[in-house]
Amino acid sequence: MTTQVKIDRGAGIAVWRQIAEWLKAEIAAGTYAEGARVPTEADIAGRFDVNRHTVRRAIAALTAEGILRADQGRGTFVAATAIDYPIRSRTRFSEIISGQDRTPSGRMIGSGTEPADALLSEALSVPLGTPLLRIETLRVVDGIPVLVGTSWFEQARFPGLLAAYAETGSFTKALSVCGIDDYTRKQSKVTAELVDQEDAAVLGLVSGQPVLVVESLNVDPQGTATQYTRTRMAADRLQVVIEN
Amino acid sequence: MTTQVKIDRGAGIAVWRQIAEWLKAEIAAGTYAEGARVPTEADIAGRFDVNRHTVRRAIAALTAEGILRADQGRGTFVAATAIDYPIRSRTRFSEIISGQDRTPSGRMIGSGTEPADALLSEALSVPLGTPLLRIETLRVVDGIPVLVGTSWFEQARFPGLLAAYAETGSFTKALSVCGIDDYTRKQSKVTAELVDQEDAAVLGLVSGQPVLVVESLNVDPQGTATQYTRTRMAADRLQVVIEN
DNA sequence: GGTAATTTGTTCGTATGTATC
DNA sequence: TGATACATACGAACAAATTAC
Repeated sequence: MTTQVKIDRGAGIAVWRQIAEWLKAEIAAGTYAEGARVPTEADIAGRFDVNRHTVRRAIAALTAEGILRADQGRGTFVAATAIDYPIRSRTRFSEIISGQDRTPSGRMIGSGTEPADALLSEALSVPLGTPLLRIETLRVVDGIPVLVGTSWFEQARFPGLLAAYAETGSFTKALSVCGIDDYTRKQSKVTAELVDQEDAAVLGLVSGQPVLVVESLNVDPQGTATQYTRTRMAADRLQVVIEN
Repeated sequence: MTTQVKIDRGAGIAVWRQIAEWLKAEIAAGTYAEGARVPTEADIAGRFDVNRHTVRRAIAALTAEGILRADQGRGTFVAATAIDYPIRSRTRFSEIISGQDRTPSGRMIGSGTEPADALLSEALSVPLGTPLLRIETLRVVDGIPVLVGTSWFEQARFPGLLAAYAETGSFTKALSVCGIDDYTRKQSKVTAELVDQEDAAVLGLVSGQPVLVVESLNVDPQGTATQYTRTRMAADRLQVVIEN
């Protein structure tokens, strides 16, 4: 059942808006799936017997809303919707993504050692200046980079962690090697920033785009702080979900 | 005890970085409190016998970190830290802010009626096109605007709501007038966007700044959806906190 | 209410140290 | 070793915004 739609001229609603609403409804109804190409501007213009400029205005409005994405020379596509990233006590990237029928992957893009500054020493409950292991990770969903994370660990407490993480690509497994069989997320703080140059390059964003910044603290079953992470997420590809 | 600090030239650490670290430590130690003015560029330059440019670079680094804020003609100040905005099952703006020894206030900045679109009809479990009451709110902390929210309610279900909200400035009280004695937050989705022109004007932000966008659904004690809200928060003034 | 002083912002130029090929 | 590029540091002058008198 395709809805029969006619353009209502002189009804107080601009023609471009009526076309935009129609397209939006079609997408919501599933006629055009995520990533699918919508009809060309000329097609739509012919279907409603309006000028192509009118259709362009409608598409521009939906593009501004983030519903469509127009690629010159290729066509107009239904924009990918942001992937839900629920934050709960047990938050595991790969489980979350797999659970949404997508393919997670990731790799280490850097590591190093640095002394704990004021923020990190308080979060991890270690003295100021304690040597910390820093691991930088890139997480990818269906081949598209979605977030970069920087994690800090007390170096002396986890001797084999870096090697284990480099090999497995999983904090869960790497911590298990170090004798931490489980961990939970104690607190997360979410804020928004403009992407910096380095993250923009890694995530394939242009500068000036917003990123969601999540700073989180993980604790072991005894309640001892083990891992502090600062995650930068491409805001148009991931959204944080809080369930109550 | 003021730490005796000397600049170490040729030690592999840039002078500007040493000055930045010193300033950061002073702030962490409480020498300069939140909102307080730090010494002028000229003062610091004289104290360490370096060029003013070198001090400016240090200050620029801390500004980028969000630790300092420089106002032309006034001075350089320790930046206000973002207010925590914990999202729990029972989330009430005024209680949250009062609990942090700050003064909340707010006012209605607009209202209207509109038919439910696809998103709203699903969220509020009403048929497409159902008339919805829309209320726009500005929330202020200590005199500084921090967020704007747009809330939607099923109009037929809450006849006196708009008048009651306009009078009390509180959804809790207004809903109580309509027979809803309590409500809880079922789900929140957090993403980041660039502020639009309208919100920028209301929040006193310049365009291009990021905002945290929280879309949340409130339900009554029976579990029926009552209120859908889209909140835009100034990212440098509020941060969402998730406790597990 | 006008003016001077104060403070940050901007733009020149110059010199030096450091990393890379 | 040389050539090159880049970051660091200093100096002088002026513009713009704010505050104090």
